[in-house]
Amino acid sequence: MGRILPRNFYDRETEVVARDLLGAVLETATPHGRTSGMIVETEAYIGEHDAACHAAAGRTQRTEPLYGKPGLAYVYFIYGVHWCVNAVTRREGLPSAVLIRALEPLDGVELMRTRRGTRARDTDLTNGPGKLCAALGIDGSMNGLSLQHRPIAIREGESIPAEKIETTARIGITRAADWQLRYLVRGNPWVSRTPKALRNAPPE
DNA sequence: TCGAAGATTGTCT
DNA sequence: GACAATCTTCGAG
Repeated sequence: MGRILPRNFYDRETEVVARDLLGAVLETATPHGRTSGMIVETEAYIGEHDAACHAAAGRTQRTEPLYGKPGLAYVYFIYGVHWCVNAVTRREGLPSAVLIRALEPLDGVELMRTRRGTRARDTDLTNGPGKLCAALGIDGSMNGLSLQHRPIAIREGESIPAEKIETTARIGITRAADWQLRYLVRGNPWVSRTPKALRNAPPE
């Protein structure tokens, strides 16, 4: 098992952290057991000037973790149904975070299947932010926790070569939708499917 | 295989 | 009261 990523890993530009998190291993340990997966897709959300970032609404009770120290977990509830997990970063004074969008399952696949429902196919277990939270048992109780120890942590994993990393526009947002801040491992079967809306995204 | 629409609740205007 | 960093189901092609 790789070492747990140190706090200063997160204390860099958010885009760099988002790219470097590809290949790292997210793991959770609850009374039900241990589950882990390799991160294959991320998105960067950068400060109050980023209209798609929750911090654009300013410092509120909800966004409080974004203003905390790098290396914290920011977990929020969306659409009345799903949880999504972020790693808080720091780009000099900006409330920023990296959304974990997809994982390739490693340990505890059976437990993931139990939590997700037995009908889910292997590749449907963790290929989306809401899905991976369900599979790993992540919910609001983990909001604001450190990513350096149980019940939730991120470890050093594979190093992904630059030519395998693809950059696209972010998904599922309406504001600043053309910013190229989504990072994914090209060709990995667990990456969430790209909506058609991305087709007219400007290359730069 | 693809596109459209509903679910459901916390948060902010 | 509107809307959201999503997922699932359902119907058409």
